[in-house]
Amino acid sequence: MVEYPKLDLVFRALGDATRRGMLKQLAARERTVGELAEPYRMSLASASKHVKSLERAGLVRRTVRGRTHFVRLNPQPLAKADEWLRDYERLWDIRLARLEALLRHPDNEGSGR
Amino acid sequence: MVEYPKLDLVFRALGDATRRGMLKQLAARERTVGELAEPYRMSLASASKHVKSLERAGLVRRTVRGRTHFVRLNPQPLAKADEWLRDYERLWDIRLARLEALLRHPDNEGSGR
DNA sequence: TCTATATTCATCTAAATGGTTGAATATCCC
DNA sequence: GGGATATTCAACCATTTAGATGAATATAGA
Repeated sequence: MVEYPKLDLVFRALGDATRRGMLKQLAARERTVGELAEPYRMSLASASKHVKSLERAGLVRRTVRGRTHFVRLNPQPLAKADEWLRDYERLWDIRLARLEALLRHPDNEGSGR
Repeated sequence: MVEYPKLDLVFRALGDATRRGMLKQLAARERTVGELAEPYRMSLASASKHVKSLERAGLVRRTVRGRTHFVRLNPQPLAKADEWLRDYERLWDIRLARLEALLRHPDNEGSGR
């Protein structure tokens, strides 16, 4: 149950539908910034900022070829985020299991608040 | 691959170490707002706001007994977040599997940039 | 009833976020 | 070189966020 360094950036990056949409696009294949921006009713500059915040979170990598910037997914930080969530799932499972036991045998469980 | 309604709120709530810390506390057992606030060098009012944002995201539930507010974890939205991440993992696996295949048999894969 | 306790509410401030527009940069191609 | 294309940069604005403080609310308990 470690605290990961860039988890703030990763989760905040995921907290926006535009950026999640971009990740969805990138899940299929590499895209240019222009392609990523295309589905959204917003200026290219704004979309470009979203890409940058995905990049800062480490969720995507960029390769510049000529005037075109190619963006591809970097799954590692998302795996970290998932790992964090999984840690908690484990704890909830324990909690739920204990609750279940309590419901089945109400007598042999101590205290509680 | 659905888009979930409150995913924005959930991910943004997770994007803050204080709130993640509170969830960590709550993973063990129910806590009062005061207990949740205690570990942090910040006013109770500020901590209370963090609790509220966890509540708005649906990540915790609150029960008021007398003057004390008891807060407990609500795992469902976190499960949703995890589900979202898992969808992507699936896609990355496919992507990685294809890349692997490509590396093994460079000839029989079309196009790709 | 009076006082202490638990918590929120209201207001304020500073910084971050998400968007805009217009200019700058770099590349491609005729 | 010069125009079109791809993208970022800079400045600006509105909204949200994270914090603080002081007052308000409600309950507990002597």
